[in-house]
Amino acid sequence: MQREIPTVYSPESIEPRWARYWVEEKLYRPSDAAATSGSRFSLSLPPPNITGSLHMGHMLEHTEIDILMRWHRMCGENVLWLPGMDHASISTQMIVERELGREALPDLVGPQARRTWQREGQRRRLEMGPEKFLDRCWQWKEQNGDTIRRQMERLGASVDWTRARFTMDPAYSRAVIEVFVRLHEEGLIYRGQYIVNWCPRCGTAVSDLEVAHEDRPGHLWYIRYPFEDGKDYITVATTRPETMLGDTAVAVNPADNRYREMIGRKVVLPLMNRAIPVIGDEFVDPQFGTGAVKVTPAHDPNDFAIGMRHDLPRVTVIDFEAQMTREAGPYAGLSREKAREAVVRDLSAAGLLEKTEDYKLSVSICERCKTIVEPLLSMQWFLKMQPLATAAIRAVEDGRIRVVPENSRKIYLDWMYRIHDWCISRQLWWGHRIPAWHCEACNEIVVSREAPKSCPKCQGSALRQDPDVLDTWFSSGLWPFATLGWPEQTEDLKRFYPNDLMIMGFDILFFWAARMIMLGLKFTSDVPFRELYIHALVRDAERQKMSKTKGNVIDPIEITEKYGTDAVRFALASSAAPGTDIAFSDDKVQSHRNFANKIWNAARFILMNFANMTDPALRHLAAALKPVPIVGFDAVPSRDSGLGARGSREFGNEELRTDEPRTEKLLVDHWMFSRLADVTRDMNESLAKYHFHEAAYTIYHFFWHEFCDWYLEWVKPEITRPPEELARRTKASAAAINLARVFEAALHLLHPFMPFITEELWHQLPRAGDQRSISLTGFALVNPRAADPVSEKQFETIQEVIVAARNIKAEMGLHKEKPSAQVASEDTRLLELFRAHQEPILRLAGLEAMNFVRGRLPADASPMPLTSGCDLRLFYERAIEPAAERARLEREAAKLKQQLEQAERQLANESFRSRAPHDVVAGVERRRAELANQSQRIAESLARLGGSTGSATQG
RNA sequence: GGGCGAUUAACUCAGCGGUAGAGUGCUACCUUCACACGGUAGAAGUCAGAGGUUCGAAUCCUCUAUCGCCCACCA
Repeated sequence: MQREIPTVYSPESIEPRWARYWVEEKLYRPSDAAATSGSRFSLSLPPPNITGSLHMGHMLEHTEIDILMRWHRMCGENVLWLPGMDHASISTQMIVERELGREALPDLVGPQARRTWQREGQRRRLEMGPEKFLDRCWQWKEQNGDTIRRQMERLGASVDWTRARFTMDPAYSRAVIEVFVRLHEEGLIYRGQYIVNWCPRCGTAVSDLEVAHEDRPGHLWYIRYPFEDGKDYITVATTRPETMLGDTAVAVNPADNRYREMIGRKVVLPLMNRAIPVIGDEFVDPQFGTGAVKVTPAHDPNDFAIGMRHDLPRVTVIDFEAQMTREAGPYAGLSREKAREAVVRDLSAAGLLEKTEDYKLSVSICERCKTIVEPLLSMQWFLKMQPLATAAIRAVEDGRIRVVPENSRKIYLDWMYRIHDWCISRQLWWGHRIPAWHCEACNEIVVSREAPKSCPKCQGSALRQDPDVLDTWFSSGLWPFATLGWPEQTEDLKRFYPNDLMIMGFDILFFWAARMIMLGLKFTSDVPFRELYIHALVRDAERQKMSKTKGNVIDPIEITEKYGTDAVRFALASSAAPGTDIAFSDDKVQSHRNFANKIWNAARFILMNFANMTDPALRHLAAALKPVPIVGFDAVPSRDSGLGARGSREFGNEELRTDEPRTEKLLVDHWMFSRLADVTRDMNESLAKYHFHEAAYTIYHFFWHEFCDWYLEWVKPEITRPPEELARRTKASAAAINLARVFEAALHLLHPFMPFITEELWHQLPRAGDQRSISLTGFALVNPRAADPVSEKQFETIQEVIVAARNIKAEMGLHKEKPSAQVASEDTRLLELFRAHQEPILRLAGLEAMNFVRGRLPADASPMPLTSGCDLRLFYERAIEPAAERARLEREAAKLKQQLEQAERQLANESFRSRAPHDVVAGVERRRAELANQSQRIAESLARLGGSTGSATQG
């Protein structure tokens, strides 16, 4: 009559079903404003880019967030986890271009294909024009956004889909424009011609953060610039000789005696035959190169600054395609690389190349396409950072925003102190258009929320909107408040802002966190989030970064389909120690798949026995198993006991169900409930510190090695009795009730980590409640303060006897055979404890019988002394090899001796006694006493064994 | 040029002042009516090296070595 449940857990048979269910039931919408007075917990998902599908980094991030969200929800808080996606301006534009290229040239293969598609796609984009191209981008967004959404659903993210946002939603875009206009009105946004990082391949300016640096071997060329009078020359050193074509000065340090006299004189720029001045500027380092530097204001940020100070002309010799301009004279039209070769060749021919040295230089490359970035003079929009950064620094310094781990906080602050203005315009099409209009008649620029009808200056009606779009991070910087309806003062904004927590990877700390903090403080007068947790990176088994080119990418969906979402989540969580990157591997997931299987089978065992409950004789038992209405998140009374930094409630803070019929508890139940309390408390503490690995390990160990290995085994005979017997025996029915409670509690503790299997099993428990999901039930099972150290100690004593007996058995070579045991102790209460639990001890240790001796064992016995103060001895019909017996005792004695000596050494040390804390000294004293006692008894045992032929056994 | 992290059992990693831990792997035994994706027992570590602080150091400090990361407008 047992229910059919497969022995091997197959996650694929339940996970997709629950994933759908959670979304369709809209389970994770926070309850209505009217219904809640208690605390809330809000977090906005870092919006994935619509450029691709989710990778393991996302899965780690979503898993960590989901664990915390489910946990807070089960603590009775009103939780909002708001999802969404980012339009990812430049990334998306590039991908859509590549798609266009792929369509045009479908037959290409190999590593070159990507680059060719990109080039072709870019050409086709320009050909088709903005309107058609943006249509393609929107199509891409629809498709990919949907993929990402399905993936998140499959991974069990408990987000509120009804509040999903996209950074280019109309309402969101209005917020972006609002922010731009206000910043402009305040003079924080300005437009100007400055040196920017220009990617010639992407055809746009990029910010400092989007530029990567790479050390590459290069050269330092020493070039002679002859003075006008032809009598002398000055030698400059450069790594970029082609830029000399745009030089407008040579600079030396005014304090440098070698050159002081030359300041004010003019040299002739070689190849160009242009006279340029020698100037003095503090910036020049006399130690470097020759101490004289060529100045190219149009192509180097430092030179630009020097040029500003000395009012030098700016000669642009390299254009936006990285080709030489007309200003480059004979070199016009050459690429920058070809121009370099030609310039070096010509200088050499002219005898002006003094020497060439090998030199390791740091090259700036475009983060996205790896093209060498060209510092170019260009008209762009900038955001002044200083005023915004000041507030953002203060918020972190005074703790209004807590950054975890501490290390990230320092890095954030360092960066903030040295912040530069932010170039926010991009020469791209996909993104938020800059709300500025240029008057074609008078060149006036109008920044406005709406397209102006006419030019306010000349009344002209020919106005053209600025073609540029905003850096994608400008809009994502508004994420925590723009998603809640800002600038309207919406109900959501009032209820869920500031967010309680933000979680992201280190790689976007500056890109995103810093900008959110600055813009949040600026526009809401409040921090965007109270805490910022920086998670680790997921690497492959060899600790390599996962990347497509290396081919070591693990796809979350693939591995999820192979082992189950729960297993992958648990594997990630159990490796997620703050500040440490995760080496992720199949093996790790496999071992947690095994854990899921263990849970499944424990449940299978329990549920098979609960199938009995349909028997009319057991109706009272079934009734007792039905949970009392579990406290849902709407109904939890507010409570001020603290969890973590902000005093939210604790998981499992409710009293043990007191309104149910009292059930008798065995020692094992007391032990189990006490452990449950310990575990609950430990998990609360770990999760409050973002120690996911600790919390995961705690519940893993509890479930497997305490609940399954000991508790379940211990109560097995009680709960597997036939119904009629179960009905008669109160002890058995109490065991069943207690087991059901512990199991349900364990499911709750596991749920944030393994939402699918726990949801499934929870629904299979006999129950009357109408709760729709375990995740919506408060945790009303265990009080973490209900620990019971006395019961724990007693149970541990019994465990010690059982383990020791198994150990001796194994060493005696007795496997299926059942020896008998003798336990001797002076402590009658100890013997009483064992006698009272004789049945499970014999069963779990695999013993035939047991007898108890008060005092010492007879002289011919050589027992095993245990820490709890008793001597254990096993005997079996055939003789035990005395040599083996002695070996074991001697080994034990040696170990004890070593430990004892250490304790004695410590206690003999006068300064230890006087300086160490009292409890530590007392602890060591206690330990020494125990060790001495045990050593003594072991010595006696050895003495009884006598010489090597001594017989210590009896039939 | 600055800054940071890592080095602990064969492998992957926890622990970060008070008796060295886990998972995987390994050895022996067990197909006992939840689970062999299992059970029981076990072997396995000068906690990179050298100094120092401390009653006490894997844990704190200094240096060294090896590996890795981030930031940086030194031509």
